[in-house]
This record gives sequence, structure tokens and C-alpha cells, in this order.
Amino acid sequence: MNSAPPPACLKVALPVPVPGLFDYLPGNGRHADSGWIGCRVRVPFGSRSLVGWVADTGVAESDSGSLKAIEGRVDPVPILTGEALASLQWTARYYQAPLGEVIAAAVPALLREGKPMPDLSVPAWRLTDAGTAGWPELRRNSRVRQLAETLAQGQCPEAELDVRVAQWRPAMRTLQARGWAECLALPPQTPTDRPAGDGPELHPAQRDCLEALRADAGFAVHLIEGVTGSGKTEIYIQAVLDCLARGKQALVLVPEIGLTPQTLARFRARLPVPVHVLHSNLADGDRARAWAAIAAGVGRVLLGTRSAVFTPMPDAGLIIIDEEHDGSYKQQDGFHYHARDVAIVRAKAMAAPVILGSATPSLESLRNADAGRYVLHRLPERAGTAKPPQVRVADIRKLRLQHGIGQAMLDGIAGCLKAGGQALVFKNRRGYAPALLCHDCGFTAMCPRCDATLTLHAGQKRLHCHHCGHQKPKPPACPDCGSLALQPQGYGTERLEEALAAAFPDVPCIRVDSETTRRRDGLAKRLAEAGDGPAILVGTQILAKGHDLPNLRFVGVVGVDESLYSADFRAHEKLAQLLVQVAGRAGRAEHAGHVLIQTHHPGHPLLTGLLHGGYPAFAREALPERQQADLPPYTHMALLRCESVHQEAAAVFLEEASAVFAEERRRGGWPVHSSGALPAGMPRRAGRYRWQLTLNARERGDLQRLLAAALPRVRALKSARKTRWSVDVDPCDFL
DNA sequence: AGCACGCCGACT
DNA sequence: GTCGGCGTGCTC
Repeated sequence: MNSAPPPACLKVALPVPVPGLFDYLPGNGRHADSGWIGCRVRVPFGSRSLVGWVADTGVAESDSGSLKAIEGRVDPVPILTGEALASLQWTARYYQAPLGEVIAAAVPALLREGKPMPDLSVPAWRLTDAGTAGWPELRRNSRVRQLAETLAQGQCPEAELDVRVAQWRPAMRTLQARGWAECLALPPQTPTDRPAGDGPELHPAQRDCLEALRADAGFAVHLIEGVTGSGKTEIYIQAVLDCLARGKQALVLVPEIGLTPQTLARFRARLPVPVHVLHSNLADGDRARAWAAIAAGVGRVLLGTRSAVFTPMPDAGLIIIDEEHDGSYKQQDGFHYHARDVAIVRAKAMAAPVILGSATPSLESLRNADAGRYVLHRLPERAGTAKPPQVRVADIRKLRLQHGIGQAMLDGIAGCLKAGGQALVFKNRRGYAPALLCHDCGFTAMCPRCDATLTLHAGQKRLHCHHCGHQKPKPPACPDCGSLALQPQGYGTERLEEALAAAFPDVPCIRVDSETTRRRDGLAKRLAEAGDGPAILVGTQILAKGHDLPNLRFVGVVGVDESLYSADFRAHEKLAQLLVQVAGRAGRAEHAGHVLIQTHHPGHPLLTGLLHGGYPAFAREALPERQQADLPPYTHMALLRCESVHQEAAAVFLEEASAVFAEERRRGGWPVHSSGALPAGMPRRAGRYRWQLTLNARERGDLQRLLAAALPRVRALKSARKTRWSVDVDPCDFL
């Protein structure tokens, strides 16, 4: 009984898709105390060397054999501590992902690679004793003398020297060479507050909302429902100002395309402290600096997209999620998480309030408001004098269409152009036509690698697959029967552009979709050429946001019918949100906007509901439907997806996984419903066969317990290694 | 995820 | 006779 006690070890999270932590000895006779937690270490892993994060210390697992020692400690002081680390651990547990992968998603690339934390100290210069004694003998009017005089008043940060002494660097070299000046690093600090810009007078609803925010100390979720122009951003800014006044940090999350230079400029102009940003187009160094500044508490305001939600904030006092319904908050690849939901969990841990803002809140958030978990604030239509747009439905049943466009739509566009306005035609499909059909034999051009039709592109010259990128020239004749009667089926933005350009030859017709925006300069040039004069814009989703179009007075929506009868239970919610967002683009103070929705189903409850009661009416209808169908937000879902190039492999794995889930569900007695293994909506994509399994539970806890019990066994399945598979907790898409 | 180990085909 | 194909299994 005299065996040595198991050694204390470091429990390290590594960026590998293996759940759990890895045990290492601290080495060099060092002790594995809590001072290691949150520090990076370099460790030997198999035959390679990885940077990992110490998540815990403790006793080594008995079966882990001989422990290796770390190669080295990267950080002298912890980087991830307290609430930040705890929230990452929660995220890993809730979304069933290894902690190492969660941390890898949360941290800038440079830090992931083991680079040192960016130096946030402020470089400054001062005179040495010799310099203090000697500078008066310098020649008057010289730059060196001018610089020395400045330093004689006291040490000076480089940023200030930039302002006070032109071309100071060469002069400084002279002083430094004489031993008269020296560089020092001032501790990092927030630059002193500069006066904030003035904002507009708040209207009563905005004031009420801010009063409610101020009245709540600690955690609370406020859902602000207000259309474009109702003054949400002004509330955000005031709330951030309040937060700063309380000495706290603020986090503002925006959707991917929401972080425009205009948004940033507006925050910067109104806030008295620097606004740090984190988004995907940032250079690695800038990203690491912004992250480090916020994590150190030097930066006080962070504006960022999805992954910014994980940034450590030692003094957090407020989280804002703009356009909370937006799909880009959900990470779709790697490990799946929802930034809005992570933000709310973090805010709770931080005892900080959350503001969710949207013109079209998600049904999840509206349900939480109904249940009393969130405080709902409705802002009245539009601030200022702007009038709400007039929305109509164009019934195109039995009507002859001209290239997919009805007469009412053409009249609407014509009227708008005649009055000197710009018209937007929205169609949710890129390309010329979504399919190519042989009129003689019924052949339809299919992607060889996907269960999908090929889309006709480039003025009918090429066929593209929107799911795998496959491309080929359009065949001259039908490959099956040799007929020349190949016809484009349906309409995409390209074909609408062609039709509208022909119908309105005197005004510019500009197409805006992911194709034309890729060649950015060309589009910007064409938009600039059109200016505010009469023009037609044709485009996809992208037109729902971004691009400020002050003279837009008419919005036409073509092709909503597919979404009205889609298999995805969220299709109606997405369509309603989209329609309200596009409609919100039409009209300004001087001109009420017109919105026309072209459909074969003018009596569909979604359309009539939206028309008469707007988004709130839609939501009132949609929520009970979800409840009756046992769908989110009244139940909680998880999705197990898998794909394989071998038809059998995917099916076999999912059948086996399904059996494991069934067994664990029975064993635990958890009320969770399983769909069983099913082919995905698109059974083959990019040459891979795809299967999926849905789990559905009334209580999150039951679903979580089942996942925790079953997934280790699913991972251990032999068939699991023959497929690519992933778990998506709270999935948003079922493609 | 990487990376090594291992056991079968076409090349100097 | 070897280079290399990717199936299988492991990483504290």
C-alpha cells in the first residue's frame, strides 16, 4: 500500500475532434497549480506538437499510462479565466463539441498558433538625466531641439509626438544616440474620454425602453421589436453610453453583412471611447490586438460578428444583438453554435443585461417574451416623418406573364420610374433559369454529383450546380433524344434582368446578386452611375440589406410561392422576415414606398396576415401552429447528420446510431422522440450520400441527457469512422 | 483532424 | 525488387 500518489497533472484542451482533455506533466519540477489554468502550453501529441489550453489541473486518469511532459509554457499569466473559460466549457457541453475545438473557434488565429499576446502597452519617450541637463545647449530652431523641449515637459506617448512634432523619429534617433532620450512602455490604458457626439431627441417609446433597461440591475433580456428606421440603433447607443458610465464594457453583435463602414462610423461618432471591431475580413494582427484589448479590459466597446461572442470581457455590463433573427448568428460548419444563445448564457453568468433587436424577431425570442422570460418593447412604425410602405399582393393566377412578370408589377415599376424613383425587383434565385428542360422528351439537366437540377447561367450559355459548384457548357441538343427543343424553366435574377431591361430600355437595369457583387468594383461603378436617378435593381437576398438606396420607392417580390409550400418548417418564418425586411427598404420621408408581392396564392394566410397585421400578426398565427405540430420553439431539437461517398456507409452508420439512441432513451426513460435514420432532403450532394436523424424533446434537459449518454457510444461505433458526421443542437437548417 | 502503420498493385 | 494507394487506429 505504499504506491506513490498519482502525479498532479495539467488537463489540456487540444484542437482535435476528440472529446475530453489530455493529461500532461508540467515538467521541469514545476507544480501543476491553478495558476496554469487558462494558459497556453505547447505539448507533444502523437508525432506532432500542438498548442493547447490548460483547462484544469488534477490527478491523472489511472489508465492513461505514462504521462508526457509539456514542451513549454506559452503564457506566463492566464488568458482565459473566470466567466470566459466557464462559458466556453458550457458551450462545449451544450453543443457536444470538444473544448479544444470551441476554444479554437473563440480565439484569434495568431493566439491559436501560440504567438505571444499582443503587446498593448503604449510606447512613449522621455529624456534621460543627461538629456535633461544637456538639451538647452542644442541649437535653437532645430527639430532635435523642438523635440527635446517637448520631452522636457514630461514623458510623451508616440501617438502624441505624432501630433506635436512633425517628423520626430529621425530627431529622436539623434537624441537616443547621444543617450539623451529613452523609450519606455506605459501600461495599457483606455485613452481618456473624448466628448461624445450629439444624438437626436429620443421619442417616448425609446425613452420608455431605456428607462426599463436602467431599472433592471443584473441579467435581463430585452427584446426590441421595431422596423427599420424606428430608432433601434439610437437605443443601442444610449444603452452603451449608460453601460460605459457604469464603468462596464459593452459587446455589440451584428450579422455578417451588418458590420458596414456606416454602422461602425455611427458608433464611433457617438461613443466617447474607441470602438474595437472583430469580423472575418480583419487582418490576423488587428484581430488579435482587438481581442487582446477587450480581454485585458483596455478596450471598452466591442462591435463584432458571430465569433466575437466568445471574447473575454472582464468588466462586461451589456450585450446587444442586432437583427437577432438573422441566420448568420448560427455557425453552420465546424462545431455548430448559435451566437445569440451563447450571448444570453454569457450575459446570465456576467449578470449583465441583453438587448435583442429586430424588425422581425425570431419565433424563439417571441415565445420567450410570451413566457415572460424576455421583456418585449414594441417601437412604433418609424421615427421622424417617414411613412410606412403600402404593401399589396398581385394575384397572377390565369394571367399571362411577360417573362415571369405580371402586368401589375410592370405598371408598378413604370409608375415608380415615371415619378423619378428607383424600383427594386427581388427574386430569391440566382442565374438565368433554375432548370433546363427538353420540351420533346422531358429530359431535365441534372448535376452528376447532386440530386439537383442544374441552373442555367451566363445568358443561357452554361449550366451550374448551386450545391457543389459543378459547371459545364449548355448542351446544343438534348442528350437523351437529340431534340433542339431545350427550354429554360423558371426564372432567376439574370433572366429577370434581361426581361426588365427589354421592357424598360431607357433606364439602367442593375443586377445585384452574389455573382455581380463578387466583382465589386463593377457593381459599385454601375450603382454610382445610376446615382439617385430612375433605375431598376434586380437581385437576391443581398438586396434585403446593405446598399443604402435613398430613392427606392417601389419593391416588387417575385417567386414567393416556393417558400409558401416548402418542407422546411422554418420557411414561413424566413419568408415573413424577408418580406418585411425588403419592404422596409422602400420609401423615405418624402415618398411613401410601394411593395408588391406577386403570387399564385393571394389568399395564403401568411400573406393576408402580413398584409393586415404585419409581422406581429404573422407571429400570432405561426406560434400556435408550431405548438400544435410539436416543433421549436415549443420543443427542442438536435440533428445528427452524416455523409459518405459510399451509399451503404452513411445508411449503416445512421441506422446503428439510431439504435444506440433508441436503447439509451429506453434505458434513461427520457421522453425524446427520434425520427430514425432518414435520407436528407437532398439525398446526394457533391457525390456524397447524406442521411440524417432528428431528435425532438419537450425539455432541453432530456435531450441533453440523451445526447450525453448516447454520443460516446455513437463515436465508438466502427461505422462512425467510415463517414463524415456531425451533431447540430438547435439546428436552423435541414438541408 | 493529422499522422503512422500496414498490406496489395504498376513501375525503374 | 520498391513507391505509394488509402483503410485502420491512436493521440495524454
